[in-house]
Amino acid sequence: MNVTIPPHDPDSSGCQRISQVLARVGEKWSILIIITLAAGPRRFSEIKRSINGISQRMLTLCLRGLERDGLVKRTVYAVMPPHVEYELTALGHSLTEPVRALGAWASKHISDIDAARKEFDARVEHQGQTPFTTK
Amino acid sequence: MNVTIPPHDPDSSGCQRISQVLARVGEKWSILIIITLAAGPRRFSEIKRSINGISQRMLTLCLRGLERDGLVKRTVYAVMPPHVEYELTALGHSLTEPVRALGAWASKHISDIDAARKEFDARVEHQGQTPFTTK
DNA sequence: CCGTATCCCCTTGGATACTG
DNA sequence: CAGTATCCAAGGGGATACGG
Repeated sequence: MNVTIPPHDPDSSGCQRISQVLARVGEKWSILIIITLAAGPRRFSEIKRSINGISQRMLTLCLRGLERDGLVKRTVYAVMPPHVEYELTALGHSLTEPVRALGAWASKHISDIDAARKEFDARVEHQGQTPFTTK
Repeated sequence: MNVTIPPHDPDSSGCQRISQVLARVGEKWSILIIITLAAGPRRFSEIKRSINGISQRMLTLCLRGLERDGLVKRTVYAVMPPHVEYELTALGHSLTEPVRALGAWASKHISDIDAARKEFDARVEHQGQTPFTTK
């Protein structure tokens, strides 16, 4: 059964732009931030606390990037002390669907991947056995 | 202090591993390689030619990574000159589904993102200050 | 043809200290 | 609290040359 083969042109401008989007999505923290905000609006330090290991700098940069792309909305309340809330825009929420699909795939196959890595590493260790799969 | 995040916990081990998978997917060239191979097996130089701008080094590295994760299968034909073919494994093919979902999302919303970027940049420049990174 | 090895730049990203 | 600014280490990634 042949799956529908979509326009395959990694070289075209279309795929290049998609690649840019994926670069943002693939950025180390972006996905985690989006997932966090998917549950509702959060303050800066709430996000920081909920994502283990992220530095202040990277949180700022990632949020700026997401805001720039129209995925996150930043709201400043002019009070003292400052109160800033971040929330997903409609666009940001729409991203959570394919992201969840990817997350579901990852959850489902993470064990396969781990097994493949172990096998690969073991095979490499035995460098005598060339992976020749002569047909 | 800690608001419960019931459905998704970015801090949990599960999401951490998913993040690893996404890191691979988000790597600059991986997606393009997978998309290329989704159309069928390809030789090394065929992949290189079909992806504009990729260096030999990065193609090798990415293919190794994908092979290690069990997403791509490498077959060497012991002939002269060497003939090596790469193809997606079943696991690799299953990845194309969520990836396509993401790609579809990107295609659909790329204009929104571009518009948001323009607006954001204009807003920033209007304030007379470069906040940080204007990539 | 299919890589591996080397050099090197440049970005990413952490740690820290400092403002409003 | 919510950032900015600065320094610095690690590694991603290009260019090139060479081996099988």
